Amino acid sequence: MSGPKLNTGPARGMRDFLPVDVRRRAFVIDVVTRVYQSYGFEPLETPAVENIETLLGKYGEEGNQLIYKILKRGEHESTGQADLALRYDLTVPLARVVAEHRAKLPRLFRRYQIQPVWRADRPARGRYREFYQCDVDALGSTSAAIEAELCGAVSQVLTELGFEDFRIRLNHRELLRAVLQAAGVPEGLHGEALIAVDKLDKIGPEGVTGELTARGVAPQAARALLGVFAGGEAENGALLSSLEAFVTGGAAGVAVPACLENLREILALTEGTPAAGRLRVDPSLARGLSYYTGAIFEIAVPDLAGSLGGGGRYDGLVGMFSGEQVPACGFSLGLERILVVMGERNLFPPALTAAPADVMISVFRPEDLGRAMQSALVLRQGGLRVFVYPDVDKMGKQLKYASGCGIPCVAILGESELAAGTVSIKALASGRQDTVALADAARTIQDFLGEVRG
RNA sequence: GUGGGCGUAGCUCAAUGGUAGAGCACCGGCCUGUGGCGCCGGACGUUGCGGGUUCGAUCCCCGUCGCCCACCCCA
Repeated sequence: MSGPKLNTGPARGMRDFLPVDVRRRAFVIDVVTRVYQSYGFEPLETPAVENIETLLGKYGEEGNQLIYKILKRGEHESTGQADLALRYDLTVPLARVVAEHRAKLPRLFRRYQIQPVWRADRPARGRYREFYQCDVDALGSTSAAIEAELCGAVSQVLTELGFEDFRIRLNHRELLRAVLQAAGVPEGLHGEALIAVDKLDKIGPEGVTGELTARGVAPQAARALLGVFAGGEAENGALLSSLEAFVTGGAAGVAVPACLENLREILALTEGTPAAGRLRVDPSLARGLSYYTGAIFEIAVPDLAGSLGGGGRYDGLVGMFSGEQVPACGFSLGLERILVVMGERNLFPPALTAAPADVMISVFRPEDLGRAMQSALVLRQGGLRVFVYPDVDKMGKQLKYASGCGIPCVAILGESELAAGTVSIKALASGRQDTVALADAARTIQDFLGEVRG
């Protein structure tokens, strides 16, 4: 038995899910699924592995580097070339599916998808290399009603899970472009400028100015940008008005940019959804994925540095596969981010840590095990979760085992019970014990369970 | 990728330049059909891995791997 000790931990950034973990995950997934379905979203699943060219070039430079690539197999492995990759998110595979199966899908396709994705990122708190995303996406419409319903659906999920303090940060890719342009930041420096501006709450206005000029932004443009982004806690309407003044140069009679109209409409429409009051226009929100074309979102809670989820409109992605432009918008919730915060805030129902079974059957002679299994069947047909103790240990040890795993009742099949066709039911918490006919045992156990659970 | 911290029994952690202990958990007994409490006893480690200094390293030094925190980024 003794050999070299192998590292028994999972690979870096990966996790084993023990029973208590799986129960918690299933609890959250159940809520997410139920809410998404209630908004008319249909289920979809796609393969873990995609052809590598499906994924490359969709996420921006950083995303490209974080894709897990799969080497060619067999004699081609030595070439070091990769032809497959693990999916990096659920959005690009969705776009591929829609491009492939367009004719079979409804014109206004709404789907949800809860599956793992893989990123070769550095693990941290709430960040793993394999993690689950809970995506909802709606294709085929450019209406702001889509954005509003998506915000409503994720808000309802979070509210039902017990979150009361989340905010949805809202911005728009076109607005971002217009602001940078109006500030005089050249197109090529937009990415650099956004990284700097994003640090505003950490390093302050002076720090951002320094960072901007260090990245090549002219001092005048840097000052102009700060004027926009340092707006503080302005209310959504006022913020949009000042942004409008900035991007139009304050000139009267200039047409209101479509992106601002779009944001105003989204804000108005969400007032009739569970997302009411949750949205905050945030001109500094950028988001890393390059496929976004319109509104972008990110969900924030105070006690988590990262986000609980994010999303946005990507009207060009399906067209990258099929050539046919199909407008689309989606939102993604990060399952493990939700679990981390729920764990810290004790938002899980206590019953989730419950025992593996309602009752454990005890016997004391090897020849009685067959009768124990028959009795278990009777109890299972009575709706109970039944665990048959497989060994013939002393009663004390068996009771201790049941007690230790939190199994609330023990059904004792000793010599006298077997002879009489009865079973003794003991409730461990109270110590109460009744001997009843096997046919009545399930009901007795249910009664005992009822007392324990109040 | 940058900076800092930590790797000792199944778990949580002590300790010392002279080859390691406690609590919990586990097993057995007190108690041969009744658990939790108590008492008694038992088993348990190549001190992450490799190398160096040393008469001798778990401790000091170097490397390596793994984990944690901060920055960065995101779900």
